[in-house]
Amino acid sequence: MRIRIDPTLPTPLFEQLAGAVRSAIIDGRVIGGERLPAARRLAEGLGVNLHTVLRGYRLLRDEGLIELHRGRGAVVATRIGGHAALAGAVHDLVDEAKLHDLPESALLALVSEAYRSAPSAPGVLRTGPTR
Amino acid sequence: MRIRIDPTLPTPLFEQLAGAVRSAIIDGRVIGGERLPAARRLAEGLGVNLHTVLRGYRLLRDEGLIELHRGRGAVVATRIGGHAALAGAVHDLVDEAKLHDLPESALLALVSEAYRSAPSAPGVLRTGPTR
DNA sequence: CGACTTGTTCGACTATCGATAGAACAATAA
DNA sequence: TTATTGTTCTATCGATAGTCGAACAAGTCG
Repeated sequence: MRIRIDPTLPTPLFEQLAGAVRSAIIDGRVIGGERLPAARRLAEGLGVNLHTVLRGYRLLRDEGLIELHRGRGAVVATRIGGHAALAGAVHDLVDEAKLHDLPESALLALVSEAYRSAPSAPGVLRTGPTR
Repeated sequence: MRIRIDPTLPTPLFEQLAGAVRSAIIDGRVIGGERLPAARRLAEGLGVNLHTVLRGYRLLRDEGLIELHRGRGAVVATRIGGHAALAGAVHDLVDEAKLHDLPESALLALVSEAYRSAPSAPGVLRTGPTR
């Protein structure tokens, strides 16, 4: 998995990192159980601080995409499979938005608002960070 | 159009304001050509600063949803019609995300990444703020 | 056990952002 | 003209975000 970080972008480094890994997971390019690079090694390789990498990892953990264990490192969650339907829905939405010439920020705001005012998935115990 | 502002939420006030108006426009609850409240009056009514309201309006203008003119006020853009398909796509995506128990932040990041790495709409001259 | 690896926690610093404020300005409406 | 309305500029203040250094604790492995 190739990870690219650009310090000149307005997007925070830890978010860029998490975004790269997240996409790889959703697209199925990394399988459940696969181990990610150790934070310290990745940090050195990318030229960023240890905490920056760990913050990205922690973000993915809070999203339920990976697991973190001391001494064992970061591992992709096993329950994660290829979310083809999800990836498709994302693609469709982006197409529709660009058709209407709607900017990214507006699209994100719409999704955010819809997410908050929609009922949660049935039969699911919501736990962990709600933010 | 009812607008609610909650200073205790982490979401910035100007974003809350813009979000409320944006949803109303996309959902078709306000029609193209309709005039929005004057910034000074709305600010006083909501108990916020004039600049805060104007920032929200400016955001919507940059998104192409409204028009701003001195002395004339803020008016919903006429080219705006029923974005039923868009609203539907948003709804579908949120459903799919909740089905996979994917948090809001992760969903937004996915959409953002997809938006940036997707080709622009054909035959459309992109202008204005790119951010 | 003992050495090593790896994530965790505490604390701190700096830059940016959000909100407010006041004042003057320019275009439009009545 | 007079009143209205958005625009621009400058400035201040507090809170939040992003990055970083050092010490710590849980786990792995020979």
